[in-house]
Amino acid sequence: MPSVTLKDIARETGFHVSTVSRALDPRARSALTDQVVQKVNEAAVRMGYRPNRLAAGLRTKRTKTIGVVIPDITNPLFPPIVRGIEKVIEPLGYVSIIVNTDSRRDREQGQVGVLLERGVDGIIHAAVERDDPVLDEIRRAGVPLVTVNRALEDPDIPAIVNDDADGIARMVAHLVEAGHREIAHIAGPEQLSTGIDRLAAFRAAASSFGLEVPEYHIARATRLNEEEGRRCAEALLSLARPPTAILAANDRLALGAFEAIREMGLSCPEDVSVTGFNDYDFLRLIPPGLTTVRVDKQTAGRRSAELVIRLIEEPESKGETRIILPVEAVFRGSVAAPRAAHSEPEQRAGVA
Amino acid sequence: MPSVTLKDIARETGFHVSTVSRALDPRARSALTDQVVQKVNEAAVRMGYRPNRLAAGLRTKRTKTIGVVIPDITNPLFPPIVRGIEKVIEPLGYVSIIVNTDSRRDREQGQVGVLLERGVDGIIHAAVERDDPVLDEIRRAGVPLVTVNRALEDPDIPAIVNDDADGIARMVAHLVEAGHREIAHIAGPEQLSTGIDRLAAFRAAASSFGLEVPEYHIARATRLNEEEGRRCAEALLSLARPPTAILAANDRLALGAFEAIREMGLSCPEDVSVTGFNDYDFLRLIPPGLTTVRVDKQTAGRRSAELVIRLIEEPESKGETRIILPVEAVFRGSVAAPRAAHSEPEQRAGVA
DNA sequence: TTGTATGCGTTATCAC
DNA sequence: GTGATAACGCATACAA
Repeated sequence: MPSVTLKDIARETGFHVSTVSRALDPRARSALTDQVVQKVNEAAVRMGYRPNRLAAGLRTKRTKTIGVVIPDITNPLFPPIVRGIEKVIEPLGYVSIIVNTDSRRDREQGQVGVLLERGVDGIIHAAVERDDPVLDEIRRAGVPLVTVNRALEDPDIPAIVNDDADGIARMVAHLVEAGHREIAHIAGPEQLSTGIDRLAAFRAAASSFGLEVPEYHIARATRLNEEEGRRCAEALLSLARPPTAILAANDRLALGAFEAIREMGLSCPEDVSVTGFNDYDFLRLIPPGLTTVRVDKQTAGRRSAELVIRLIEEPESKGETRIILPVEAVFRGSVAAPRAAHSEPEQRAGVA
Repeated sequence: MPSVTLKDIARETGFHVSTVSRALDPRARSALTDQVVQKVNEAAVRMGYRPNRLAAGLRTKRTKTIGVVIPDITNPLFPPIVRGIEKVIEPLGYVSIIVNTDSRRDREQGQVGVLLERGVDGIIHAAVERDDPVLDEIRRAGVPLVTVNRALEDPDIPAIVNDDADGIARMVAHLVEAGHREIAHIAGPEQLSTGIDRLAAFRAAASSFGLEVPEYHIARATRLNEEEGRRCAEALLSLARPPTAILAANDRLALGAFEAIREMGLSCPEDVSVTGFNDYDFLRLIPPGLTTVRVDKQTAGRRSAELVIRLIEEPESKGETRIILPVEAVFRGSVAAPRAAHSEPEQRAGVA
């Protein structure tokens, strides 16, 4: 805790605390004699003055702190988002307090409470579920909220999301061009906006290519991790009519699919093509190279920070609060032409 | 910011603010009638009271906040450390404020200042250089400091480090067992404790096996990144007497060495063996599989948090403040027997 | 242009 | 046991 206070500088310079306060405040400084400002600043530097942000915050109700809610910082999706946030807020004098929810609703409530107790000026939430109850609490506290990566169902809540529909459409198109007609989808949890949005996009894209996707070619992951990807891929590939390609709702599910394929004695892309979503930084190093949708994580973080700070500092300003970031398709080795010509509609009958 | 205050509860219940404060404080509660405590708590819950930590901190000089200084959260070494810290502090009611220095000293000063302004109770520093000037500032502020992963030269500063010597010794032993006698080292920057410690360990281990390491088999990286690893490996492999194995001071340098080897038309481990240090989580997925030293990142984070909290809450307590964590060797595909039998001392003469 | 006074919400030290 | 009061460090409305 800084120990030299305005009072100390006041005593030292002979001016009054309020004068000192003003001399140190760039916005109030203009009302003072240059001489005073100079003297005070000189003393402040000499004495090693450092403002006590707690005291200032208590007075102004502004802490220059942004709360950031994420599921787990060790998930490689989040560090770049956090970094993007930092890059924007740090030059503006803000800091962030990051809390991890482990994707558990019960923890989430508490963690948001922690942020509120500390008087954060705004919250960036990268872990919301579609109908997250935590929303009420944040709203009641009157703290600006921006979600990133995922969105709430309520369209009034500002959100920075990726163009899920476009990304999925590109993956479907790429698989179709490679010759696939039997494409399965490992969908994310339906509590997540990305889960249902990507599933819907998959259905739409498939149908636009005249593909009929049987219900049993949709596997539903309960969590976005490798294990669920493995489980779902194994189930899909064990079907009487297995898909020739698996379009996963995210990279971790796709990585899990890689494992399942290997474990079943098959290989990717020879036997099964796989695509993902997100493009973690290190993916290019992992064979056969996952074809996926690159989302710009740093930018997502940056935009969310810019938005929340705008909401904090200019609450009246009107501007876009629902931003869809463009995505990019990244083609690597995990997609190839299907092995056999499964393309003719041989056995359309149900084989659950 | 929580809007219902002690004053509100006081008005509601008819008790005095100070009484309400006591009723809500587990430690002061004992001096009150059960009835009062009950009534106050009931009202607090009903009204949705949330303590204002700023005000409390202003009064008590304790913010229950830990500052964490890291170079860059997108470096995969740090998320697990941060997570380990969180796991310890969160149940104790602390939060962390994380700042990124980008390994730049000028930024570091400012970032530590930010932490101090916010009255952090302690600082965990994962980015120190050996003679970091920031130390003085932190010491002057009287804030407990613990370094993790790296150490300061001053032995009085508490630190959680890994057993660098043991890790390096194991890598050397493994390479020697595989038949290597010409082992080069890519050393980390000498401003970092890990840079010089691992280099010293390398020299010691090599000499214990009777290997003579010519000075030109020590490459010095100026930063711990892939690019420097590539540059150093390329230089080593371009020597008239190239090494058959490269022992890198960390995984990123090793990954860079992989690149250099590939670019030079060589392959690992057939032409050159490579080892690293740290063991990033995703390494096992990258061929040929880096043989490396696994450090327990979460534990390092945890121990550093436990230590800093002990220093905060029991400043008098005596206990170990310099902790060396055990490491584990992880053997993967990047080490094999040297191709030719370079082992005879053919041309010892200098070839710089 | 500068000084005075007050309050932010909490805790701690007094009295009673 | 409970109430009154001051103080933490700062910012600001108001006075001069």
